[in-house]
Amino acid sequence: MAKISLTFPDGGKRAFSAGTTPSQVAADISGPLAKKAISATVNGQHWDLQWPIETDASIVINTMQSTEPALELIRHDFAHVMARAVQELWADVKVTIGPVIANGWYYDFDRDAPFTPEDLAVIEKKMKEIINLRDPVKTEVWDRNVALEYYRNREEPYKIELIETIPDSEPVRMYWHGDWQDLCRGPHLQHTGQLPADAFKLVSVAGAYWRGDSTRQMLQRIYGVAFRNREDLKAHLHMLEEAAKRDHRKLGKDMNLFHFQEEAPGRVFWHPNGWTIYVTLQDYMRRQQRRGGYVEVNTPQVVDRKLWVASGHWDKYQENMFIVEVDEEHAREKAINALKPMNCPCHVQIFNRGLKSYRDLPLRMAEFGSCSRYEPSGALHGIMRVRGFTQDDGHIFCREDQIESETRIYIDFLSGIYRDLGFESFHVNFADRPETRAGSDATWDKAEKALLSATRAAGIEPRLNPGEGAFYGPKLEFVLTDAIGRDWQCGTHQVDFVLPERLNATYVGMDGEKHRPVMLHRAALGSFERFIGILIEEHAGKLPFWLAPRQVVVASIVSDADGYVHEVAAALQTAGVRAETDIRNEKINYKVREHSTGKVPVILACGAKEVTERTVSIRRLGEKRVSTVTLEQAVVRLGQEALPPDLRT
RNA sequence: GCUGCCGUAGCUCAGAGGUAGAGCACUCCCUUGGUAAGGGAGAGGUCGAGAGUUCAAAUCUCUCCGGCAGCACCA
Repeated sequence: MAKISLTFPDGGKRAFSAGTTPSQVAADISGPLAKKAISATVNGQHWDLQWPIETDASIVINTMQSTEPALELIRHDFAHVMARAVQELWADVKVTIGPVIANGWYYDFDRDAPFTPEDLAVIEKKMKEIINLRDPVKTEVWDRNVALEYYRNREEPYKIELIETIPDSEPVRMYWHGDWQDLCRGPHLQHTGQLPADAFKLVSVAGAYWRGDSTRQMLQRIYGVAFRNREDLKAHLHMLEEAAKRDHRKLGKDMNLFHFQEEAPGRVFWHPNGWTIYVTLQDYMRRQQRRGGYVEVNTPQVVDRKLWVASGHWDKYQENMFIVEVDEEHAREKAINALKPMNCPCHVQIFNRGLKSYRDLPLRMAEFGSCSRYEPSGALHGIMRVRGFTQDDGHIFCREDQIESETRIYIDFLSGIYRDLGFESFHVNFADRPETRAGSDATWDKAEKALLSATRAAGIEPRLNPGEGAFYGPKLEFVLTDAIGRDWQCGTHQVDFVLPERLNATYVGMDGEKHRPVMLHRAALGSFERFIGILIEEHAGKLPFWLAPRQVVVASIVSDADGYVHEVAAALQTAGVRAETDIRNEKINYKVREHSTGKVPVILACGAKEVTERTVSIRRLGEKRVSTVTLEQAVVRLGQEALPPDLRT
């Protein structure tokens, strides 16, 4: 019999017969290990204990202590156990797929009536029973036709479709959890008893399209979360509660920042507090753009369809545009206009006015461009996804050989902004050529190379997002990670060869001939609405002092201090601080509580002592400590803190 | 847009065929209190909109509108 050599993590090598399974290897090492084993890692691949090893390989036997493999197996086996539970409870339910996702798994079922929350409880109970059975897991590779025949007999059309998509080079593998059988790539645990019965929870049920295709059958998806132990599950559920607490929609209400109403779905009514944040951020961005060599422009909200036809957007996005027509009875002439869904074509119109020379390039043009897009109702989400929004939009018209340097300059520009706004780290995705695209391969080669080397020159290694570029050019996506680990794509930087062509933008080159400029589309924040939503959630409403809509409340402790309170507030206002007074007939405890829940960063309390000594007692949000300083000190210090980061000395 | 759930006072929610409820917020009165809720009184509602069933609808049915979760979408 042929021999193979297996290398263990400690470097030791041993000979085994070809076809030995990790299960046998584990048993060979020690009995307890064989019992504890959940899977193996063979040559870096996650391997089922039952799969034979046919060649020389490195091998690691995994147990529940092996974090990554354990989580993957647990979640995957939970998916199977859940599907088994569902089919045992309701025999007519058809199974589809059940992959592992972040924190858990889901399984899609075809069933006439949707699952109810009560059903979830019943399923959970059934799953625990199955776990207690400690049913063995078994696997076999089946002949493709046998598998197809099996599922035809069982009337499982989705499984048949799945088998048909498995490439001929791959085996058709079956798994059993007890008597329950499922088509699956594996690997899996040894028996259902290895699942931690107290570390999972079925969390929600929702509709989902078969194969993610909105033209196909809608299935019922059940989501579950699972961890290695109860503590991890509890920590996860706690994190979800924390995330819900910092939801910008809730804080937007609590802090009186904005509201929505039926008459304008997906459009923000900014209240004074929210608008203060918005304007402060916009002022900051305007200063950055000036410093970055941009000229600021403004273009029309309502633009004739002709321009969108010329730019190509009408063809592709007509259904998502707000069409503006004048009431026919009153219209003198008939024109079909659209609210602008983007600013780029308008910026080209400005570029096209007056003959441009190569000396004018690169031309950096910026606009706080208000756009309207008819987003599907189900896509709307607070101020994060709206139908009316304002981009910190910009377009750089340049020569092809300037793409790289402009990209480099832009990455520095954006890094500084993210740093100022409190996001120390971000990562960059590089989206390269999609299958259907405009422009020659040679041009794409050059553009992709320019983006890549500019990003690397900035000391960033981008993550590849293959084939996800726009049809008109490759792009960089800048992704922030927030305080609780969620990723948000904000900034973008895209090369565009197409629009200058379609809208006939030209410049006169050194040779006296007309040339086509390249356009770089870029935004740092993305949109003010979305970015403010991210800021609110990042800081759980406790915005940095310079961005906080209400910075200081000067509160009286006794009514004899009312006059002094006004004097303090006025001095702060003169120093550029957003200060307000609270001389209501309430106890200081009450005022402190109210302004703390209102996320006001600084409360200055004034009683008889402060009036006499001309001091204030400072209490900062989240701190119990109170310190007393002179009025002059407070004004200087808070005045300095109120300055945006780029204006501080 | 699709599947499911939800819409009652400014906010958070209870009420599930028989005259609309609570807490907080709001107004007034008492209280001048030293760092996260002092006490009392009062006011506040076409129960998302429309239609239907019924002697009677916040409650049951249908249609719209809006929101939430997920899916699909995101120039």
